[in-house]
Amino acid sequence: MKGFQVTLDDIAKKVKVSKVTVSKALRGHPDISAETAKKIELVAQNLGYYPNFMARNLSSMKSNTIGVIVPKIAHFFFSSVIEAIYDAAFENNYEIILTVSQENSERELRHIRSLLSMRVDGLIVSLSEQTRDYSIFQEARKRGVPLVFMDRVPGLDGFNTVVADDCAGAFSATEQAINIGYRKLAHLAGYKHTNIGRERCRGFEMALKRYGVHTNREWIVYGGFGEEDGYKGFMTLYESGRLPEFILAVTFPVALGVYRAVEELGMRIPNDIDIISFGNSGFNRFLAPPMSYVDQPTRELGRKALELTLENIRKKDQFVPQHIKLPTNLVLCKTCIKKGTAARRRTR
Amino acid sequence: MKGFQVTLDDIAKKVKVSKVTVSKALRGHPDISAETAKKIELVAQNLGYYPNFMARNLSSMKSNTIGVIVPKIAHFFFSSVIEAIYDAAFENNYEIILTVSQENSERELRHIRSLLSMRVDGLIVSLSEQTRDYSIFQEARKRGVPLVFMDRVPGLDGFNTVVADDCAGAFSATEQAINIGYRKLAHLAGYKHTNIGRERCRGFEMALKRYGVHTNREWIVYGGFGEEDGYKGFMTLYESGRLPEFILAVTFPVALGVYRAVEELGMRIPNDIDIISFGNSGFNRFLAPPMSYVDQPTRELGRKALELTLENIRKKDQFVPQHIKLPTNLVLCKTCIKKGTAARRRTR
DNA sequence: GTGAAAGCGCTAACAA
DNA sequence: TTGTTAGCGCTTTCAC
Repeated sequence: MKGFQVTLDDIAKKVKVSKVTVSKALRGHPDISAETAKKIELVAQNLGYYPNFMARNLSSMKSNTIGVIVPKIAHFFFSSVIEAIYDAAFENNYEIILTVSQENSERELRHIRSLLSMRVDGLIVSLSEQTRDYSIFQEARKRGVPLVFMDRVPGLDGFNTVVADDCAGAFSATEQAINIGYRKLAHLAGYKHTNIGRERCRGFEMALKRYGVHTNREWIVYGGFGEEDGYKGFMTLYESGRLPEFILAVTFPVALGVYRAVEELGMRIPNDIDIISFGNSGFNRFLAPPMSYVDQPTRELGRKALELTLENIRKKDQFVPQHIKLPTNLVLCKTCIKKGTAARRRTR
Repeated sequence: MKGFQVTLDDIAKKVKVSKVTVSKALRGHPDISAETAKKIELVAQNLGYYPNFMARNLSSMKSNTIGVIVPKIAHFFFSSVIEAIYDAAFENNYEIILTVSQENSERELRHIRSLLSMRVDGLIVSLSEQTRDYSIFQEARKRGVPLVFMDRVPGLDGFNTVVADDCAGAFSATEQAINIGYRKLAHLAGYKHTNIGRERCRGFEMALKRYGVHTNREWIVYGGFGEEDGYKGFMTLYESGRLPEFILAVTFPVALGVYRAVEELGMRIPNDIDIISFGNSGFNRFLAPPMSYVDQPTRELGRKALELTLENIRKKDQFVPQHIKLPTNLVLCKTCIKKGTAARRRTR
């Protein structure tokens, strides 16, 4: 094992300088003369030297590494955000250590402990659905680890957050539905204990109030954020016997669940029931019909979260929590662009 | 900075033992009496002690960490594989350090260097499209770092590989097309310099040969693995004036590109042109029509790759390269289940 | 411009 | 059962 590792000393001996000189030369420290540096680099190359990050980090007390925890990877939203985080980190010469909670708060906790143990320079967190206990984050703060919450943020003061403007996005989608004449609006609202569920629901309700549209308590259906939840949610609406004209789906998977349920019931979108989804997936244009959606700035979320973390690392002492809210954008495709025929029939 | 870190020594002083005792106790070493251990754990907890992995790893010469490099994240195939790798690593108490090449070989190289510098205990690699120079992998081997290639593997001897049975999968899809009566078969084949492109094409050609079906050189269209490539590929076929009856798409995105092109041309799947895709996306059932596909064992690929890496780490000395080929599975939905009407017309 | 000394926090080997 | 001694490979003073 020992023989395999080329160390600074090995190079030092070969060039006949001290290992300090080698260390400096390899990091481009201005102390070292161009000549010596050149010689050292050559030898390092020949020997196949790779700096040992663990040793480097241990002695310099920083890791050049940012820890990330997200609830899921194999989902369009998160994989897209993650990719943006990686790209931004790459540009800034930082390494990412990504972990996945699988929406499980215990697993989340364990991962965060690991990341702290790895002495990451900063932390980007998107909470699991389950998370209720935030003490680990207080702990991280106490230890001086810059922390940025992204998308799934806690209702806590004093932490950085980067989110999309969920409320405004839901508002504009709902507004669109009202503008084209719908008056019976439902919302498959996901979990109300998460910020995204709450905010989107708030946007939905704000629009109703703003336009004086009355809604039915039963038309706000809570559940989860997955396809199955969308399916069940629609079935609940259907079985209640009072179908709305329009549904705002809290996530794209939820909307897919609605598509599935609608198809099974032999109904048609947008004629029998119209819909807009919060978020999309790149596949949207292949849906029948392609769905209108609130576009989430996934890449910007990732990039901003990383940049904010970096900024915090650099100015650790003068920390002031920032709350970044990125705009969403309503994209109209083939749903909710004119009032459905069945709806027309019904409301007449 | 210094004050924030709780070290073994801090605990040792408080409990009035040596730091070695603390170290052992915290790692559950049998040397230490239950009583002392209990005391130590309590104090560690109170002080908010987090082991410093960098220090631990440096002195133990292992990192409990596996480096992974993939070409992409925001793709169904890879995000699904990655998630499986994470799950398997979690179960085995390993950390994953994931990096993304974005299909760029320079970036790939830089990441691998980083991972080696981090002294990962093992490496899982899925090559970028561009990669032609494999010397870094020879280098890794020389340094004794267990290495497993996954899905995108090099044509190199002496390395572990974990792949899906691309050839057999393509064969069975093609066979299906032949069985239901098609004789004009095309293949949008992706890059021929990658193993997956080559193997899938080989399966396609094997089936043709086996059933004595003659194909047209122009009906094997090379390109890339993305949606745009599928779109262009189909347009190429279309413009040639000799449309096939059936297309085997080398990836799901390529198939989507075909769907798009077909729709734009006002044609219909499966009547005017039939198709099977290699791989799917969980979204397939929402396509119009839902596409038949060769199911790739994404989760098994990830899991196997991790397990093989672990096995290699454990038995480093007795290394024998393994080549694992996981079975694929043809899933029939609404395409290529009976001969299309237009096709029938044409071949009569 | 270069290097000696000290130490980062931890673990492994060996003594007591 | 516990502790002593020596590093792991690197960086950071601070002298020369």
